[in-house]
Amino acid sequence: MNLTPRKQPKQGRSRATWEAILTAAAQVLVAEGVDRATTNRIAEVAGVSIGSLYQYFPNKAAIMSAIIDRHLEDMLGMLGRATLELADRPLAEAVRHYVAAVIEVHKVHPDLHRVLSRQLGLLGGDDKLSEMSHRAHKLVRGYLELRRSEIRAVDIDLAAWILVVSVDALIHQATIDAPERLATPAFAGEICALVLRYLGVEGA
Amino acid sequence: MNLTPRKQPKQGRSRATWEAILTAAAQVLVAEGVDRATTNRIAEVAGVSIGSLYQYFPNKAAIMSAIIDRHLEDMLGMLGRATLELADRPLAEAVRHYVAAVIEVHKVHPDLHRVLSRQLGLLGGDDKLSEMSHRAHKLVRGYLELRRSEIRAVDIDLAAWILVVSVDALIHQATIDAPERLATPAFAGEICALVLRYLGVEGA
DNA sequence: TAAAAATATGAGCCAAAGCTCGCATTGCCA
DNA sequence: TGGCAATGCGAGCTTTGGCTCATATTTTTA
Repeated sequence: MNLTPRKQPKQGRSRATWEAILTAAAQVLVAEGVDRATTNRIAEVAGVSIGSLYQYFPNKAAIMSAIIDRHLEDMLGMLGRATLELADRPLAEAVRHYVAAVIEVHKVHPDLHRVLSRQLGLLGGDDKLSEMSHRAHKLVRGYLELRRSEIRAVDIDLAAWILVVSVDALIHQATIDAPERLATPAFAGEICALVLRYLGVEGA
Repeated sequence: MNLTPRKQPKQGRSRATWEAILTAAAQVLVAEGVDRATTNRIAEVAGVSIGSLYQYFPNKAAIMSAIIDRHLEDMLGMLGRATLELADRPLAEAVRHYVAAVIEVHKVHPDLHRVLSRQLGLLGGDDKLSEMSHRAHKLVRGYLELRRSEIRAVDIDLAAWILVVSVDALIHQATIDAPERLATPAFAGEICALVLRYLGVEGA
């Protein structure tokens, strides 16, 4: 199925329409649930006719795909920026920064994130998510290899995988069923402890 | 919406029909995906008429609910049995057993598990899953409290939550995108290391 | 300013899927 | 063996929601 947008907006007005559709789609998804997120409802909330909607997106899946893309790109962009200069920093500090970055990333649109993560399969975002976690895995593995001498001897690839999955799962899960925890320093602290102790870093 | 089965089977034959429907539903879900899992298709695969299907389930959601219930009960039952006598064992051994149990649990119907976990929202199994993880949390917290003297000083409730979420996420994720890892002793070993080192247990 | 291009509209088409209902068949019991 | 209850059947009703298309409006261009 074709998921690419149907036309590139040439005038400002159509660009606005395009934005309105995506915004409305995300809003309906969050506020009314996947079931209510029909193309007609999205068009209505966007203040746009159903015909216009289909001038920009070839089908409903393309809308969902665009939302997922944008959301994941947002997250990955933030994470990438936050971890750019990590290589130079000492381990404990790098871990703190990484954990903080993942927490920040989950604070952007937590409600949209919750809906999307529960419905990724339905909305066809599985492969995108797995590609994203793959990128994170490579990032962390690269870093651990640089610091190999400072951590206990382990299978670096496996260790990186374990850390990426754990950290993301903990923060993701907290976002979903205990958002108030996200803000507490104890929470971030314990995740750092989990990581540093696993790696065998002293004084964690 | 009513999700309870419509009638209790009185004769052996109807019991078989009921089983056939649930089995077929799980099979279609796994082999053909959620989209193809229509009530008509399920009835067809079950070798049963659509009319019969609706004699046992008031609606499609009830079928999905029954599958989720059965699957989660299976998992929770296994986990419960496997962790019954954990309290007496030393920490390192208890952790090994717990991790092994969670791995075993994920080996039962990994394919069904994958589909269900990706579609829980759609199929209405969110609350059931969260109740299950809540039970696991209580289980682990109770155990940690018994062993409080042997672990480093931490917020026991938070620690239990972190461990339950991490261990489950790691094994769950491995089930989904690296099933071959599940069998390796190194995998289980590293998860145990993660847990024991976090708790500050010596010699892990 | 007039034609052409871009954009917007929304009634309604159509396929898909959940589900019903009247009838057929099978099994149980006196 | 006759009759009643339980179970099984499947054509098709109904709703829903994705999507089209003929037409209208706005903007650009020459």
